[in-house]
Amino acid sequence: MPILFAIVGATGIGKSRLSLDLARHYNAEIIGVDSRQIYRGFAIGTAQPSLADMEQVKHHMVDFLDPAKTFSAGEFCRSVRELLEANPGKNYIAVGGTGLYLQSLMLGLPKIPQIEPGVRAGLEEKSASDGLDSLFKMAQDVDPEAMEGVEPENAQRIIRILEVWQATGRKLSDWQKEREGGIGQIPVFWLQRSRENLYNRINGRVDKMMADGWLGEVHNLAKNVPLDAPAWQSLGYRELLHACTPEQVAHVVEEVKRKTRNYAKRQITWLRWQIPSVAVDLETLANPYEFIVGQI
RNA sequence: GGCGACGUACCCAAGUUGGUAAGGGGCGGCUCUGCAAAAGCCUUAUUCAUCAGUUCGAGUCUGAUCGUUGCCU
Repeated sequence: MPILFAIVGATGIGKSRLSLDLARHYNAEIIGVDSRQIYRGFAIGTAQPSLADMEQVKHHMVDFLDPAKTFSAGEFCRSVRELLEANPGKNYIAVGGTGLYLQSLMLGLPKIPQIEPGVRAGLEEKSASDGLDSLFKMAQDVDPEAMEGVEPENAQRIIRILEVWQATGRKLSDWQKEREGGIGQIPVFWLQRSRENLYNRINGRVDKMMADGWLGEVHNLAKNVPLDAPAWQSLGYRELLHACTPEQVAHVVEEVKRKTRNYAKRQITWLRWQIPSVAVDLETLANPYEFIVGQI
């Protein structure tokens, strides 16, 4: 079993420190399960592990991707599987907050072929001209099963359903019945804290990012990375780049704190229902590290 | 002390000629299968500073009280 276990939890909960200790204990390398820390150079604002940390313990799937490239759960799975196959003797620990990536890795993904972007572009055009409502009706005709519970406002999922249908001639719901390539369930430890403490940590961490020179990072990146690159979607980057006055910067900082809190809440909802895990309460547990070691 | 304005949910805020409390944010909950730091959904005032009055009916009218605020002496 090349991946020993996974450490998950909301952003800012304290995954990195703990997982570093665990990696040393098991002589393991870390696989980052985070859809934002992947981009090269987007370090401070996405809370990538520090250079010192990455020197101590080898990290994968962190700080490696061209910021102009898009990434997806599927590519994440493929890359991790390649890594595992190439290094059967090594120990790994998966660490991160992107639940979908971890779930896809364990359970596998439907083998839907890569769809060329033109299909989606066409659908988006149609949505703009005829209205999303017409796509909603189309999708319901084509694949009622996949449309279950999808609200008429949810463009992302409606378009995905139509895109798969148009490009492959098969329904998304059919594809989804055949998941492939999962590595199987591994033990998952879910790090938790009280909501109040978590939010305080998040607020504090954003302040620390600013103190660590996030603003400088943003402006440096802007010199080399095209502004339409996907990496700029990471929370706060674009907003910070466009903030000119100190007042605007302060406003963005508050907004980033809020949005990060909102994000953490969504992560918690996801983890609560989507991934079976062992809860690790960092506030009541005397020694979380020992606890996890004891469970393995 | 005099004159005036205002007082609606945790915050901002609409409320038309009195007819039975918009909207936004936040908080909380949820959905989730290749953009997931995404996308979307639900919830949040039996009550409008307080008390009394007019009225079939008052956040909307009247009076008093309390509070905030502006101008004047």
